[in-house]
Amino acid sequence: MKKIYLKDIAKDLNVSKTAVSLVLNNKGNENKISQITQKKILEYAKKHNYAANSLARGLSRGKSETIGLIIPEISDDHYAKIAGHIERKAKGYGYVVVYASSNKDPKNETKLIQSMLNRQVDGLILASTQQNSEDIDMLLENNYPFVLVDRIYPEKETNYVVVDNFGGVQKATEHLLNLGRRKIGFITLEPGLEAMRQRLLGYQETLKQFNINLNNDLVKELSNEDYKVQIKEALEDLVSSPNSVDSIIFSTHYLTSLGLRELRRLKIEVPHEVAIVSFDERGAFDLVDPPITSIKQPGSEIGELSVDILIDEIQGNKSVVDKTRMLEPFLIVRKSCGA
Amino acid sequence: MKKIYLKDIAKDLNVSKTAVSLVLNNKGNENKISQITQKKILEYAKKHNYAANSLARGLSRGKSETIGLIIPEISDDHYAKIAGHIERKAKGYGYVVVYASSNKDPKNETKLIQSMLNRQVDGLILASTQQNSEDIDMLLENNYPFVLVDRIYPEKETNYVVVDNFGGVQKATEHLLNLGRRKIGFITLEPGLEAMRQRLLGYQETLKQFNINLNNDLVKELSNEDYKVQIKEALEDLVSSPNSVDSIIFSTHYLTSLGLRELRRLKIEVPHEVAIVSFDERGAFDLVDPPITSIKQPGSEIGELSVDILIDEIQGNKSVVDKTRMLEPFLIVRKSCGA
DNA sequence: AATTAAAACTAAACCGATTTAGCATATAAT
DNA sequence: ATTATATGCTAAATCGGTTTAGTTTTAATT
Repeated sequence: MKKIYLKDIAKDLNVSKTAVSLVLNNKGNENKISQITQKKILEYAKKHNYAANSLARGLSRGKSETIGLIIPEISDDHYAKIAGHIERKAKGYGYVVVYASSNKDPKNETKLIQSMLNRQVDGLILASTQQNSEDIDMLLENNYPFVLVDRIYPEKETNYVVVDNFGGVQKATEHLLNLGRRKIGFITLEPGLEAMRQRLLGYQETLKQFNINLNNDLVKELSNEDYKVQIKEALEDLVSSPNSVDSIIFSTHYLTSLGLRELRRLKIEVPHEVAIVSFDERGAFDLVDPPITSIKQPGSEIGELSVDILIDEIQGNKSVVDKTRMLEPFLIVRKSCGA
Repeated sequence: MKKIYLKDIAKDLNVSKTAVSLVLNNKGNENKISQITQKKILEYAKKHNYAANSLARGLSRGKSETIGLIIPEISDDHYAKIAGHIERKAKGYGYVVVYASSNKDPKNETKLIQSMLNRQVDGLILASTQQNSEDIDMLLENNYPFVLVDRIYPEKETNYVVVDNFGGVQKATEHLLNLGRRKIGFITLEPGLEAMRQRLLGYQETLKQFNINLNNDLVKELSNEDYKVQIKEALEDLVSSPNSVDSIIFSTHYLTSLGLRELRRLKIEVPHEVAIVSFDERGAFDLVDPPITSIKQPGSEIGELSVDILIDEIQGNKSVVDKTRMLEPFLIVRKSCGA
């Protein structure tokens, strides 16, 4: 069970380290190592369970076969799902993934990016806080392989995989409108993220298309830090006059959960008095009372595509043509919207 | 923005690489590098944003400041939560974490452990499939730092952090019994995991304590591969005569979700006809209809303790005394048990 | 037999750090 | 003045691989 090194193999077989290295990296043929020697080396390596020290290999090759994943929070359903698909896909390419949570703090993000770079990850998948222009610029300048996931810096040319947030909310809004709801509230987070901007826009534009006057009192933008508290006030305000909404769209799954709890506390009947739709789905939303109509994001596609793009970028294959992808989320109709 | 290396600093400041390395690793004083030189080096490094290549450092020091996390599936609520706490805690110690999902397959697990070892992770946190005695033995023999999380190999002496599965189910069972339920079904997974064994035992022993005859027909052990299908049959069997249970304990959160869906399809009223309790909690269980009484596991403690233990093990501090911990889960009473 | 080409292999540099062992120089002690 | 001790620093080995630029051996060609 003692660890075995390249030089051990070389010594024991009376060949050079070079030969062993070449053969074990499948470069035996192109370097004219005889079949006999190759076989000898391969068998010995297998028998002794040799595996290269990947720090050494990485140092010498200048790559680590590792990709870095920076997300707001791994324990969030949405990112956990994506992380799962990323890992699975990455493993298929022979990469492992290092993850780190930024907790939505740009300073953390900067640190994490630095840390990942020092650790020589070959590329990054970032659900950026979107307040780190400088980091992104730095990555771009250095031609560092990376993909934004769930995020976009509209003014920059980067690879990204996002969902159509505008279109998603549009579907939700249209759905409510078609069900006859006219006073639709919108609870979201402050527009630090382009995703949030798009969701709000989707709501507003759809209302306009239906010739409904926008009423800013129906839109509640909560702060990232304090949304758990603010949502209470926001809801109280929405459900009582003069607003008295007949429906609410929540722009994230956790706002939906919090909101529903609050609506119950306020004894508001869902969907009878207020219909609700959630942007983004959570595991048990079909079991909730009432089952929650949601815009579901294609988590597996998001994860897998981002890895495909990143690996292509790292290996310079240029086989993935389109490195800016917008995926369509879809509406899952359940009871909470009153359908 | 060009990368800067140790030798660059050395050259530019006219000192040796040794001096630079020592100073930057806070070993300047003990190696009698003059304050002047130290200051010079530190300032230069800071100014040029130097950070060591951690592959090189790792290779030379024989450690990577990385810990490996192997779990069944990162996108599972339970493990995602633990993973979050592990990462946060590890970051505090200066470690990053590499995760990989075994999908409950021992062969995968073996491969992943190997891969992690080759990548020179300094230690492992394993939610093992528990069918890998050999891997565990190998780790033990090599004195490799690792902690089992949520798992235990009863016959082996390892570090571990688990919850009291027996006690948890005991609480659930007692609760149902105290509410007057007498025909309690138990839906669980095949006993590959000690956790599952303990949960079943907790159920059985509690019934015994209450002088209730055990009826094996009320216990459904589903296979890890096919539980999604099997649970349907299991439930149909439990709710119809001759069994006609008045309550069911589900031994994992996803069995609970699946089970509840099935109970609805069967038009069984919960908790009126059948009360249910879930071992393990899921994000929206309080919102479900009916809100689900659950045994909640202390995810943050599990994650944090396992890191504390692992780091202690890696660094050989011997400051964490007890490296085998059993944490108490607690009952959250909601409507689904009929309370 | 001499030359050339191809086949098989290897020494040594390199990746970017850490660390051991030891060399000057300055200061203090005899 | 000589020796011992401290101070300040560095050359070179090392970690475990990869890779470049050869070298040696064998076979083929003239």
